[in-house]
Amino acid sequence: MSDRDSERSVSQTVRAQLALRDMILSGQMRSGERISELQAVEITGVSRTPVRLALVRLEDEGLLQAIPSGGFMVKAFSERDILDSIELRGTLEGLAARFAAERGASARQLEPLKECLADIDLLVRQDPISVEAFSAYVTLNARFHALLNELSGSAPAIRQIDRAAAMPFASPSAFVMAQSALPEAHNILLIAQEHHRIVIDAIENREGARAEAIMREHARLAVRNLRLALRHRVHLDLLPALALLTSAPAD
Amino acid sequence: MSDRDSERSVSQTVRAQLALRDMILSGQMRSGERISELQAVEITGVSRTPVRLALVRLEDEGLLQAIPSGGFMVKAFSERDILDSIELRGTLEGLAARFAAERGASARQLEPLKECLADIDLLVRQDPISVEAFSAYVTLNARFHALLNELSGSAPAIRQIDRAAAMPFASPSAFVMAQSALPEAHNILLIAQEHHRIVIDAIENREGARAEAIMREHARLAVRNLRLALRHRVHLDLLPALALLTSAPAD
DNA sequence: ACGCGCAATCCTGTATACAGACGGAACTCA
DNA sequence: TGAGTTCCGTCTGTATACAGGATTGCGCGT
Repeated sequence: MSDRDSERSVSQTVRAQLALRDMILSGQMRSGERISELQAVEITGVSRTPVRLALVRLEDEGLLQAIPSGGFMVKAFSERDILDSIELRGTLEGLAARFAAERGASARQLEPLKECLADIDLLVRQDPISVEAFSAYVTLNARFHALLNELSGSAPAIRQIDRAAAMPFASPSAFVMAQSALPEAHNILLIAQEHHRIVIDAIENREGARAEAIMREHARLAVRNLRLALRHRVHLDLLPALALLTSAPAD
Repeated sequence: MSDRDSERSVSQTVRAQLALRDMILSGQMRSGERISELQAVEITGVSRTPVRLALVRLEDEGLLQAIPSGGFMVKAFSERDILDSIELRGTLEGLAARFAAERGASARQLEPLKECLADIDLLVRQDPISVEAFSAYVTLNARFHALLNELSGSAPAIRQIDRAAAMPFASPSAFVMAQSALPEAHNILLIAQEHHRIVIDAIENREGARAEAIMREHARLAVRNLRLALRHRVHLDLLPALALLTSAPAD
């Protein structure tokens, strides 16, 4: 076994899982393609046992599909599947926000969320938003959503949200980098940030229905982004996972 | 597939998974208890490899929790966790019902659902409902919910619903057998059936919001049932999975 | 008597060997 | 020439062997 320390700290199973997931999401495997264990062994450099574990986990994650006769294949997604996954995430995040609002959040609990909001404000106020700013936005946006979900105080809800966000393109930040090449980019980020502001306000005032509704609408920004990205398919290299789509999407 | 054939035809992994799940849900393992692989090997009679696969699947299912230092333990659930899981299922089933309503369901698609509804009607019209009728209700109710979810036409939604329903007590029929010993049993079944009727009506008329709202409320019947079951804890043998609750719930 | 350390034992994670099954290709017969 | 059958190769599912590490219990020292 190699002595590279950084790779040594995590288990072989996790390493294989990460490698295979990257490979799938970066579009290096065609959807529907059978993924043989020996092939995965060659790719990841670990033995069959952890590879098999990783494959099982990726199946549960939703990226692979079990073949009845045995083994796994890369799952194919229709455009409908992706839109539904986004709606699912929005619905679940809406539930989490409603939980947070109904159960009440103390000022101390809201503080990190407000800090995060302010940090994002600094980014979106730039007029031509730099590529680095987009990249920073991805990080802060993920942090904002994570904090918000935690505010629900519901481990089962967080679990289901993470699960939903693991689907291709269903994550809150899935399209941000693709946006960076679109003229509408700035507006979309401004609107998204307005949603962030509203959900905090709603939670603060214990307006459960409002918090839920705005998070649903917030997720639907991703639908708009997906449509935009499909229309300007020149930016396909920014969304390599588009290769997982079954049919060529209509314009 | 029949159960007896499956014991021979189904893989060792699935067999181990079923055996362990039964063991956990029947309360034969205390929550928090470490579940050793060798122990699981003795229980299931299969080798360590399929046992490990089964443990990983059960972790993804939410019944087990990975221990940082390695291995798995039986997950502990708070009463809040269970209530949240029920709300999650209701929210997701509501989404599925809304999808069905918004996207439209043909008369042919609705037919099996209406048949199922009629079959349940025959059961709940009996005045003292027999224990066999309760048992039949469980089957038909599961069928009704499965048909309803399929009507959404959304594989991702069905996936998430199944996941949510796998949590202890979150399944649509989790409390039915416990109800059979309660005086309120008949009323609850009548109300549940009324919900079933309404959701079909809403879908037929493409009333998405109504379909969603009624399914959310429908799930909340389970909350009421849980509270009732906890109050009359004499029927604890009908709900063996109560052993998975962390603290003794307050009356 | 109590705390710390060491050692032994068990356990997990990983690798590999083996058997059964599925699929594909080639050959034979009509 | 086409279809069916048989054989071979490959792959999955399962079992087991091995090594590193964690935990527990005991003994020793303070």
